[in-house]
Amino acid sequence: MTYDHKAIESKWQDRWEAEKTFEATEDPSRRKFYSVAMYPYPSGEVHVGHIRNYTYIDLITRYKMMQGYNVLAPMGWDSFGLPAENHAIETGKHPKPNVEGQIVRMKQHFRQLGAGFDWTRELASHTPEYYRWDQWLFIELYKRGLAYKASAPVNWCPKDQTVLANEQVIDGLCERCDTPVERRELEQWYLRITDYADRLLDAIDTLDHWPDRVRTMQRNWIGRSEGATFVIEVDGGGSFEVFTTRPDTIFGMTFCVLAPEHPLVESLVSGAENEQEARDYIADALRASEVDRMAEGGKTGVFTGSYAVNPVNGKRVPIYIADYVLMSYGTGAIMAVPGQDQRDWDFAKKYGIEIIRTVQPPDDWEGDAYEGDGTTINSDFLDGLGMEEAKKRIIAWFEEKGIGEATVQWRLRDWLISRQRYWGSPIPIVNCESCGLVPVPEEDLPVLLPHVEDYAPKGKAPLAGVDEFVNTTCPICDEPAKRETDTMDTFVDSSWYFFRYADAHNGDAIFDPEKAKYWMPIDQYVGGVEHAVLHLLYARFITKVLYDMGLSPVEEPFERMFTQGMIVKDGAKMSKSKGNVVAPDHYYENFGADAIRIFELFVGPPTDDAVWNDSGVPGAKRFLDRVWKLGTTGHDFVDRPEGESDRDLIGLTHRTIKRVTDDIDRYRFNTTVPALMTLSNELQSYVAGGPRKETFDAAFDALLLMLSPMAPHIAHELWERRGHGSMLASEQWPAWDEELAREETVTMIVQVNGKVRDRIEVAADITAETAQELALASDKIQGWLDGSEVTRIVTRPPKLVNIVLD
RNA sequence: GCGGGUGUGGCGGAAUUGGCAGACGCGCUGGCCUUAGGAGCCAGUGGGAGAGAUCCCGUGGAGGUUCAAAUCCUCUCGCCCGCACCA
Repeated sequence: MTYDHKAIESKWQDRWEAEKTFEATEDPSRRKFYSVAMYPYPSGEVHVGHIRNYTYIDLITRYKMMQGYNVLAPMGWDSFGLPAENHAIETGKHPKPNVEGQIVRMKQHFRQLGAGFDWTRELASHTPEYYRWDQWLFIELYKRGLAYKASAPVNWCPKDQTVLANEQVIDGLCERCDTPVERRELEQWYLRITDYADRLLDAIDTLDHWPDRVRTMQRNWIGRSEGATFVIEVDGGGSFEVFTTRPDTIFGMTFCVLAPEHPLVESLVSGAENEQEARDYIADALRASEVDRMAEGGKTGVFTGSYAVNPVNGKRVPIYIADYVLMSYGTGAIMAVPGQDQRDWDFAKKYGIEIIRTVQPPDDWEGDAYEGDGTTINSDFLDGLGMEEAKKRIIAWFEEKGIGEATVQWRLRDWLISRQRYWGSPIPIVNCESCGLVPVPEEDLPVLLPHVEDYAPKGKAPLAGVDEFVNTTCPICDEPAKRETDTMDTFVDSSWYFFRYADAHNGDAIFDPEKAKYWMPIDQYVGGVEHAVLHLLYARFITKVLYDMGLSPVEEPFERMFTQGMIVKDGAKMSKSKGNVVAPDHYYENFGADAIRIFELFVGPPTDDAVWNDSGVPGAKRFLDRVWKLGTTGHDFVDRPEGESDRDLIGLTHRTIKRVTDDIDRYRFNTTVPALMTLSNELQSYVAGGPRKETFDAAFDALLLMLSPMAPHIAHELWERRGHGSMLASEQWPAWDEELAREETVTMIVQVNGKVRDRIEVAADITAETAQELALASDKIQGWLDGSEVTRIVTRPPKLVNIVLD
């Protein structure tokens, strides 16, 4: 027996639409709940792996609605950017109609899944109504000094023909196409996220409802290190600054190293004995990508011919140029202390440089450099101090001499947002020969992205070839001027879209702060862990900026963050290139959305990756078929007083409500389904043995209420067929009664020396004395005691009695 | 190297947080039923011994704490993820 899932599912999808079940309005008299799934790229087709997080967000949405919250669950489209553009290039269709076609298809798919979203707030980042506010935000950032243009070495992807942010380079490869990234010196636009480094780092401690993994990743990414910066003089003139986290080891400095890009290098090398050798080394280093530099294996460098003077003792030490020192971190120059730093040790060994230990290693130390804490030695006035004390002392000395101070360094770099690609929001800046960089006035926004037929990447911005776009007049002096032709990183669009949902159609402002005040922060955010340091960091940054502008009511946008695992097949993430994609069509056709949803919930812990199993959805359908049968076939009800079987079923029902409620609250969605299966199985045996109508109704209605956020179509249909007047979605989530949930009898286990030897059915409120008496009275237990002396009896009524023999 | 996670039947995974290991489902085995289906029903399904009641072993490995350990502690091995010549 199987129910007609197709008819039922489309019926209820129509009903939810017609009755605006998921449309939300601000209502200060009600508690709000704002639940958001990361808005998707509308490119490529939906597969069973994508369905998982929409099943989760929909479960949460429906559950919270039943708990009486005013729930907002909007949906939109991350429709600008490389994925959409590359997809367009592949298919030979212009990105705009391409993206818009995909949006229609995906929206249809969300309907088919039964996902409850408020479509009145739908937004898409490629529309001028949306990206106008991207541009507005950019100009606000520019006015506050948080957006700037600078020339610097950048990551260049030769395949995608554009620059990339640091966050988009994975192991030296482009995160989108796995092409090794090259280094180029280019003038680019940056957002000054480093100004917010300390606030972004400190607030991580307050994100109690985020996964530890994501918090750790963000902490590492921001990467704060405390140390000191001080000046080192070059013997013969000149000086440079170094940053170190171990100023306490300064007496062990036996050489210094400058990055090949360091500004002092030119003057040191010029006229040096080995000038040609040095110049060759520098040229090689500059050409190599950072990956190549690391791949070298073993450190390389070249002597400059110059010496630095150690400020603490006047000792002359050689200055090297080596590519293991990066210009982009610290000051691009280091004091090298081989005794306490393994990298410096390796270098010193290779070039025959002296090694002085300034920290006493442990007696059993057999390694090279000793990087741990210990007593300071060979260090004059620092001798005998521990590491922390020595650091304080030497920093005080720097300050006294006026050559240095305590400083903090960050790993985080500014966010490079310009892209030499077509499909993005144009950067709203005009270059005027006399006025310089001029923001486009607010009333002239948006700067429309022109329709371009040939948008294939060529290494420079496609918009640069569109004369009528480029040529404009300066908003200040009205003279001819040229527009910026780069577009913005799509991560700019996605760093504030969740504010726009609160006021999606506002034509006069980015959003009304009053509306944001009602909905923000997002109570539940759901998305993939791949955004742990990209989107989630950028969104936190922009939220803090909006907060400082007085627009956001909160400093942190995401109260609870949930990262769902992927669906894998054949040991790999589903992807077209791997050829392991499972399309859901067959499952919708034969088993229905509810069965797919039940399986996706059941498949495993939500945060873990899960393996796709072709038999899983049919298995889930079998469960739903049994529920259907229970709800639609006539039972031989008996008119009789309540008995033991009734009390058992009622007890199980209340325990199930408690369990499922608790599991959902703790995101243990995978264990909610078995709890309902167990209740359904019990109901099945109950109706076979002379059921009472009242008991059945109470248990079955509770089952439907709990099933409704998971398998909403079948639950709604059965609810209606059972004659309830209201729509299930507007019912209250069931409550449990502690009294009824309590079991009357429990199986007490009796152990002898910790091994289970008997099980006795006892009253739940049994006393310790009775439990012991019953245990000792058992024939089985007596057999095990066999005259041995009982040394101790541990009693935990009503669960267990453990009899300990000598 | 640093940081985070994880290891339980043929498979996905449960275990109320120290108290019956393997819930629930998939798969498999046997049986029943049938207008033969991707159906339904019944029984079984960690390994070993036994006709059986039952017994022994068992949560990557080795120790430990405890009346009692998948769970806590120490060491160790494997796998996954993040960061990484970051001074």
